[in-house]
Amino acid sequence: MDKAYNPQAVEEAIYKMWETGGYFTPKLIPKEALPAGRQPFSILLPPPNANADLHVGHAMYVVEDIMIRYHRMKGDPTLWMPGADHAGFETQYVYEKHLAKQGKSRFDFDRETLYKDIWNFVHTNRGSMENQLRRLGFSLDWSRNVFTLDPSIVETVYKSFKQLFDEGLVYRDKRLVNYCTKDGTGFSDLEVLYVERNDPLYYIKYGPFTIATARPETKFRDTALAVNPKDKRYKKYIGQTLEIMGLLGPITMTVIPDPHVDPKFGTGIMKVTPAHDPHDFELGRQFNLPVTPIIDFRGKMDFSWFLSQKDIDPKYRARAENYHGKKVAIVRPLMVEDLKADGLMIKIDEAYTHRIGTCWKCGTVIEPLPLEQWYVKVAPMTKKAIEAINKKQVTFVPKRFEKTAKQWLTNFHDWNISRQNVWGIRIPAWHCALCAQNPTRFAKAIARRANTTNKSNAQSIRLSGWVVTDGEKPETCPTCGGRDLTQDTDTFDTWFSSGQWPFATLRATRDFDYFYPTTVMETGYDILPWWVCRMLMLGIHLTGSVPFTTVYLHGLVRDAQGQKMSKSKGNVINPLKMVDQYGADALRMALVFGTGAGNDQALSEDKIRGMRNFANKLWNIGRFIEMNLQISNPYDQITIYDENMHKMLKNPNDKRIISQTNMLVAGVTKDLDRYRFSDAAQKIYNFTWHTLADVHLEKNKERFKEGDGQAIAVLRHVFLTIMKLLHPFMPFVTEEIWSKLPRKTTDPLIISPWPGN
RNA sequence: GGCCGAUUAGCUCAGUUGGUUAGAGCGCUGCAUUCACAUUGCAGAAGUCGGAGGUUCGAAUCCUCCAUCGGCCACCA
Repeated sequence: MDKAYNPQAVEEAIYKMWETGGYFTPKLIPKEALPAGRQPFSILLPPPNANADLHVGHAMYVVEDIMIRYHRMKGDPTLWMPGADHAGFETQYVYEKHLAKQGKSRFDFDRETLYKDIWNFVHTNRGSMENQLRRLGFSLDWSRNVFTLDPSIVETVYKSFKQLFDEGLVYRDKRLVNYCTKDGTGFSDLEVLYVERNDPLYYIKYGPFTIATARPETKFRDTALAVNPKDKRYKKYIGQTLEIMGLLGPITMTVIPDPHVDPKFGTGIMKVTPAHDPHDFELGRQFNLPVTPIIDFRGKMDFSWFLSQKDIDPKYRARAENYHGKKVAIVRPLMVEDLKADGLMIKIDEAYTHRIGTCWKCGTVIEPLPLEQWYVKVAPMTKKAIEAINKKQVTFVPKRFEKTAKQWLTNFHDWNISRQNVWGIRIPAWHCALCAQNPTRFAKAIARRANTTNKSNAQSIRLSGWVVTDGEKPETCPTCGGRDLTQDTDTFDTWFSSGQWPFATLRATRDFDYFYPTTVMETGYDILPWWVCRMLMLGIHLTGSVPFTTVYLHGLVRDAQGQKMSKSKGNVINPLKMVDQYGADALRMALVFGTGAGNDQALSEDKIRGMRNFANKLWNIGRFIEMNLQISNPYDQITIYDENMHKMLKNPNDKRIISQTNMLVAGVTKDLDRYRFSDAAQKIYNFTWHTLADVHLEKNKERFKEGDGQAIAVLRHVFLTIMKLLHPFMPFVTEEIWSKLPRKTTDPLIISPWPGN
């Protein structure tokens, strides 16, 4: 054995040995044939983006590898399934940047070409992410590798959508969507990132009133004024229709009551713009106000409704033309000047701060815009998910996230699953041109079928000519027989498909019966609402059972000072670079050691170096044993420790270390069963270094040198036991040392039985 | 405004059924180098466990209040 452990020299070969040896693939012994106490154990790797390199956060999946390797050694049929995510919008975003570098944009291509190009782009890059997972030593069953766009996955997603549609849990509605005008797509509520911002609050004269607004540009399409019904100042105006002078001439609008209006804010009067504010939109539905947009999907002001009118005052025409087609941010100051010129600007409060929705990806201000989209009615599903949590069908580690999850599930609004992206699973819904063109005919069809049809048809009729299938294009419209059917151009929110990941993947690999529900879902707490809650609600609803029985959440990996890692700060730790430099085991151990579940952690290179030193310490204990075995006789029976030897031990040092080892085994096993990985790691570390090496080994050196067979046998037994306990944490160095020391079996460490059974 | 977390040695953090002199990693100080390992060993310094009350035979741990710092959520136009 070399003087120092050199991970670079051995890790690749060891991983290859594991992988080609088939050790990652579980043996599906029938459950009734399993030994007592053994049961299937499974984890699905949260699929990383197929197109991107791993970041250090992904290395936290080491927690999963620890559980997987532990259960594999215990003899449970153990599955860790790898996967890759097409990451719809995110990948398209990256690809568009890639196109921009070539001076192109996505609009230079037709849909099919663009999809194919992105497909190729992703598949060129995909292998690197998977190899990085191998570099980290993750014992994933690559024979079951799945991709979110695999036909079998897509098939399940189609079927689920159809089922939800048939059950009336999917519907189409035109309402305000969180729209990014730069990226050209809508988002669900979860994807809007709210940021604190300082904007002027404008006080504008509105007929007899003054209103305060941060968005003066929408005033052209105000359709009402709202006041609190309890506000004595304005109570008398409720129900009145007023003519109000605006920048483009007079507008008439009604004063409506709204208990949400805060009399203390601004002047206590709120202008209502149903087309551009979610709350106003709701008021619009309540009071039958028209939805009249003035901002288009590119974020530009659209005055065509005004300019198309006849006999417009030239002054107003000039104004409208000046604003028309310009971005909101440009028009706002122009308007402010015009308001001042007309004497309508009362005052401007520059110190106004509020929270504004931005695109989580590009930072553009999100515009609420009226758009027809597919929605999932979540209430029936979230209710079941909450019940499952209450009944402890699923438990959380740490426990506090149970409350968080329930809060999320309670507060979910209906979920917009339509995205205006190309890269994704296209929604299997077709629109009938005939039904759309001929509402009368459509209405007759409704009347004719109203009493006789099944639920499914009734639903499709309600959706004015939309036909949903489980993937195939329908030949004719079931309502009117029309043949002019066009598929929705939108794709699913990736979370809609990944929310079905547990049963979609296990069906794809035909493991559903054996491994569903999976045992543990391990991921970062930051995607609890996006992913974990969605999997719970969709999984329970669509399969009748929770998709996993334990949720373990880890925290974010931050830099040495606890700062969030970011490219701009330059404090990003590249996990692969750390693996190159210190070995995968060092990085793995550093991420687990001293880290509480669900808590963010500060990771420093010093810490990784410290764990590299620990690997070297192990190596040298191994080396010491190997050298002493050569002095005595490595194949002498007495050097093979067995349980019966315990009774024969004469030397108190040997007795003590054996007893300490047994306590260690018990402690580590208990910690692992309780998901206390840090505790287990620290126990092994301290025992190895400070009990075994510093004390036992030093005190008994003379005995080893003299070739005391019993002393050496005990030492080796203790050390090999440590190798087993530590293998889930530091698989490479333990496997390598294991291979260097003579032992009873030729099996690799990865499948050697867990001690203490 | 609501919810959740954090506050323990210079730094980063463990400390889950409340129990003897409070722990780790890194850093620091002194000594040691043909001995498995300097990616080392030995010795050591260093904490009134954020503050104030309370419960208890006993509190870093449970309760109340306060302070500071974070995170997440919410339709203040």
